[in-house]
Amino acid sequence: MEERSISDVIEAYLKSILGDDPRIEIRRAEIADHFDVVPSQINYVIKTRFNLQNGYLVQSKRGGGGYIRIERVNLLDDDDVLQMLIANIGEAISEKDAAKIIKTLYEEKLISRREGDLMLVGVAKQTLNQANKQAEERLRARLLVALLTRLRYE
Amino acid sequence: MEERSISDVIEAYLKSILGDDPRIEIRRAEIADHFDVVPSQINYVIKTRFNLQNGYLVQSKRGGGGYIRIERVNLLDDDDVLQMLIANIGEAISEKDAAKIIKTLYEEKLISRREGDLMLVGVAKQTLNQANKQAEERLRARLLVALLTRLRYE
DNA sequence: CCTTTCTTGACTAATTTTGACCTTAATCAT
DNA sequence: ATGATTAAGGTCAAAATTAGTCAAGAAAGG
Repeated sequence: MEERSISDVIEAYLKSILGDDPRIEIRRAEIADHFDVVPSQINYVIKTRFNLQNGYLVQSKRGGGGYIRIERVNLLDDDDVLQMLIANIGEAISEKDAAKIIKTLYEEKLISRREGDLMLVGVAKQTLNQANKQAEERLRARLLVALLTRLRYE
Repeated sequence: MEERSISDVIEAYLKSILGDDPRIEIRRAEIADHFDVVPSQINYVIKTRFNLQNGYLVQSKRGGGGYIRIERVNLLDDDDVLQMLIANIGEAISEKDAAKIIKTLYEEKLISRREGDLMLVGVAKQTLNQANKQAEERLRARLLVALLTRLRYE
């Protein structure tokens, strides 16, 4: 691997300390200091190289004892199915169509009955309770996409 | 649990002495002294980590013989607590408080890990994506109440 | 060139730590 | 009994400690 930029070096470093651990926790300032870069460069590296598409989940906390946690996740085998479903949802979706998708998830055994029921409650018109139909359908789409995205990994 | 800050350490300590006991009584000054922090830090730890949303009930008494009593509440054989939790959510709730509740549901085994993860995704700020904070917190409250209500009646 | 990626830094946000000041309850002296 | 003293715990906000965002400028690739 040829490291052209310091970002590449930092990426390689983080991956090396990840090693066999499923997750690591770093202090942003410490890493930045170690490579003599500004702290926000760490955010850049994480944003461009440790996102879900690349199989990583990142969480962080500010304040005293703050940290950035990087976790490697396994993307599922049927990731394609989920990505297709997500692509099909688009910007807005009706309650009926959402229910169809949830039903598909259940039939494909991607979710349990109970998970499906909870999702149905979540996307219900009454729950979202938006001012107009358009807002409601957009919100429902965001919610559904977020849920499907979460299903993409274990 | 990784203890990064002294607050985390105190949290872990209190949970460890809680052990199997349903409740403990501590003297604030004593704990503060033990960890060499100011007494009000104990209040901070309790406020942020031992509230109802976290599955704890706290009572205290001032003056001579004063104490702070921390009690773990049981969601399983106490439908009242679930009701209290729902009532506590009210009209609006922050993402952090919602997350605490969901975590409690998981710890009390009312929901599975995956169900909890999906719920967390649903109530996330990014998912709801409302115009202003108030709208966001109201929507989140409706969503969470709908989900909890569903759990109550299944 | 032109576009994309990287680097920097000023400004912002979240969380923890600390301390000054307040309230409540028990005990003691009269 | 009553008022003073002592012994808890409570509140709140400032200061300290982390991390996040965003946009401008620099560098690298095509």
